[in-house]
Amino acid sequence: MSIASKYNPAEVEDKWYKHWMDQKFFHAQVNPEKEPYTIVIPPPNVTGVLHMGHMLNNTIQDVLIRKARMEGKEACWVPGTDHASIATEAKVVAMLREKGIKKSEIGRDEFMKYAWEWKEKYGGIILEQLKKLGASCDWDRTSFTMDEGYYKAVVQVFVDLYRKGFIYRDLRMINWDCEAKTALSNEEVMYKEDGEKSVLYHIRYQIKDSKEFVVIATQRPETIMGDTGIAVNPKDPRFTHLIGKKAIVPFINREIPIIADEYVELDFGSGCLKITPAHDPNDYELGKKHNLEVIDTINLDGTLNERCEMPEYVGKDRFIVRKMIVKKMREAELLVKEEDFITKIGRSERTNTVVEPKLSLQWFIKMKEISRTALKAVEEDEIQLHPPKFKNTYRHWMENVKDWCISRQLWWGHRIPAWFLPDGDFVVANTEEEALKLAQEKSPNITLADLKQDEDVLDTWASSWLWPMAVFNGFENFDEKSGRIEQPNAELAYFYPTKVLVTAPEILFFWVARMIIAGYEYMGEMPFKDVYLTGIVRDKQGRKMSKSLGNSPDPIELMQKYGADGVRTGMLFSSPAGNDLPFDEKLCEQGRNFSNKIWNAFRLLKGLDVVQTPSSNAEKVAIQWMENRLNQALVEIEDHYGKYRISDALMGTYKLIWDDYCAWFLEMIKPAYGDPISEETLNSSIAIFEKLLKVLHPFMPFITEELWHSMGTRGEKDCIIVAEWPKAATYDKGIIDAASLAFELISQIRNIRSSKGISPKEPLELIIKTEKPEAYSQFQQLIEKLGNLSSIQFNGNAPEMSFSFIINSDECAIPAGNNVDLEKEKAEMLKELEYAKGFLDSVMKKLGNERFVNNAPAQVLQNEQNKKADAEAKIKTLEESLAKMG
RNA sequence: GGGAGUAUAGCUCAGUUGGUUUAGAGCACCUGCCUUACAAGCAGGGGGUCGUAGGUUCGAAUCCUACUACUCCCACCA
Repeated sequence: MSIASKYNPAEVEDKWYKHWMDQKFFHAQVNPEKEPYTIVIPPPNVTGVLHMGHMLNNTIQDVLIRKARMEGKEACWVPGTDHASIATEAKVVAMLREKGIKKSEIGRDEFMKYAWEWKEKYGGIILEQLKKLGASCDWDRTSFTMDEGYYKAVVQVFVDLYRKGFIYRDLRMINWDCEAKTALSNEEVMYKEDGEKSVLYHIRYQIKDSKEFVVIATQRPETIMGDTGIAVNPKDPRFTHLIGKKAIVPFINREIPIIADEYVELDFGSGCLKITPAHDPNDYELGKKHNLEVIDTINLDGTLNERCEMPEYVGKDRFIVRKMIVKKMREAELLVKEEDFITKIGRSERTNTVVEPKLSLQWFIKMKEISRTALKAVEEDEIQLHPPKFKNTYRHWMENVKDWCISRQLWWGHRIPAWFLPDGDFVVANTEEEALKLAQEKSPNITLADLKQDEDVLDTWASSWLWPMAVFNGFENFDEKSGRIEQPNAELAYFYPTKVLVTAPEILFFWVARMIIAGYEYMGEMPFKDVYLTGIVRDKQGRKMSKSLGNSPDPIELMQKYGADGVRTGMLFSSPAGNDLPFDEKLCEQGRNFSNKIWNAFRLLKGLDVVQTPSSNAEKVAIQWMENRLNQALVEIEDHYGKYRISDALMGTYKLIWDDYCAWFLEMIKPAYGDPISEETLNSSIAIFEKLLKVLHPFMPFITEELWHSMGTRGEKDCIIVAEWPKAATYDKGIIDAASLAFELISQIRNIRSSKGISPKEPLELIIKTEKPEAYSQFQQLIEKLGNLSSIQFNGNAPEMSFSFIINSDECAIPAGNNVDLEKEKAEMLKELEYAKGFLDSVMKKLGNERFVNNAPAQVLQNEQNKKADAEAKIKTLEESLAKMG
């Protein structure tokens, strides 16, 4: 038989993925006999393409879900996508623009047709890419946040929250995107890290009925026409005499009061602050406090309107007006100073335009009360965050939670279920018919034609916060009276709460916290037990991977190059929960090398000739050790999984296979070249190998499935993906320790060979001076085999010319024969002697300390005394040998 | 400005309630090997005064204090 010496993933991956799909192994259903294990995917945006962040995130989910499936749980991983209202709308608008179509010209219904078309075309790309990764999602359950039932659920929740009094409409200072013409949540406003260059203009305002001026400093001179006050600090002696007087706004000659407020900093700018309540959140608050007029001079598209009282500026963009007015001021000698200034300007995450603070009527959710249970749940560890450091962040946010602006001036999304009556009043209802009924209660003659539905849609997160319930159609049983899902349908009752949510810490508040809030509000129960927060995938230089930097590798290409298994393990090798992952292709290479290692272990097992004999004693010991070692490793690996230490679980598996199985075990049982292997030994070795494949399967699903089937003939349903997870049995620590001692000894022998230039092929003798020869007896034959020893002699006399070393306080010697270089030997021994003396010194210092001797526990003391004895013995032999050498 | 976190080998990280050698792993590095499972490999090796300064203790990477550096989150000065 000839098997390629290199594993070729391309040949097997698609084959097995298709097989798993055909056999419906990913599909989960209500099954009272089994414990459910549910994960809902963080739904990627329909605009997205697979990036490295998704790779990391979904690999972790797949590892967890595959392990659960093998453990006999009903493993359900629900995939889906998020409609991502602003991101998608921006893409569709851009696409239409290329076709020469303007959104405003085609109207809402027509636009939505294009948007849906766009979603159908591109929305599924990312899910298809996840299949290449091996993601074992239940594709029959693929959900979308604007599916019919989901849409209905979002509306129901809006109506319910309105009825419960959690939703209100208010005039607020919000972040306005002048390009997308929509409000943005605080979370959608980005700030450049180092700020942006700006100019602080110092402008003179004349005091009314006086020759005096005040100088105010502003970055936004174009807003002065909206000024309705000037504030100074009451403690500022420069200005106390002005408080209560009036100042005059340049050009438009409006008289505005000078007021005193602690808010004004004494040492910033000129110490004098102009108040423009319509165009700055702080000014708005100040204005409210001091009852100042609000004059909104900027249109929704960022141009100035007639309220600015300067006809030449009307209809011009705010930044153009800034330039114009600065010039005008300069000419009028009103500009005292222009100061360069670094400021953090907010920009829209989606359109990158400078965000305009704007007063606007928006819908809000009151957050304080509704989030109380959600705060407590994490606080008291009912829901656990991994790593736990995020608990603090969570608490801090939840305790200071602000009301949530949920309306967006967009079309793509869930339209707000509020209908306006001609008189400006409104009703909130699930459907138009219901709305009409409610409206008629207010005004009996009203008809459907009189009602006008709110044009706005909801913030994306106001739909995705229902995800863990909505993907199981949970809201079909929504009870309007109690405002809860009182009688969950069978699916929701079974799969909810989900087990773990795997997501990025950036959306802890956007999404995770809000899902927890919604879960308790509508199910009265947490949406998930654990939250695993991944890190950010960065490049080697520590930069975040981003499209604009072009530093993100294409995951699909990576998988073609290293195999999906290689990339999966590459992602996981060094990414503990919550830590950023500095990505390096080398990691994938390591993953690929690992697959190749396993492939070759299989080649060895498959390539051996078999003879019908029982195992030799040495082979029996090897098998016994490997089985015990496997059980020990299973306990360790299970512990890592339990703590969501996925990297550690992988490393444990990696070392178990590479070091213990391949490097030690296979070398132990491998027959001499050309010799056959005992059938019994081979069968045991294969049985162990298959167990190892199972343990590895969650990490490397493809190669393990391929090898599972290559080991022998298996039916199409006998797949490793559904094989039983090996349970850890108790293990005998004695044989593991005996093996460790043997390995240490073998390493020392190899070390001697390597440093003395003795070929591995030359058999050597070994003499061990020990009080406990039985410690070596179990592994004696294996030590001889792996160390290539002709004999091991206990407590015999070593010739003078020997290489010696110490194992476990036992002195070992290898007769040097003619392999000796006296000078070199002497130098090495001197070095060793020095080290031993230094070591003894440190031990003696400890033992000479009376307080240590009196206070340390007996065990610790005994240890130190043993160390002393060892060191002394070593020094003695070294000195003797050196004396003999002259 | 408020809050949180981190600092251990070249890199990424372990180090469980202070106590088994003068601190471990993977990768990287160096040396020697094309030893018929695997050069995508084998064998061996070097490398850290555990961020700095104090303190507690018989004993500190581990506990305490201060400092320094970096990271993240929140708020944000016109």
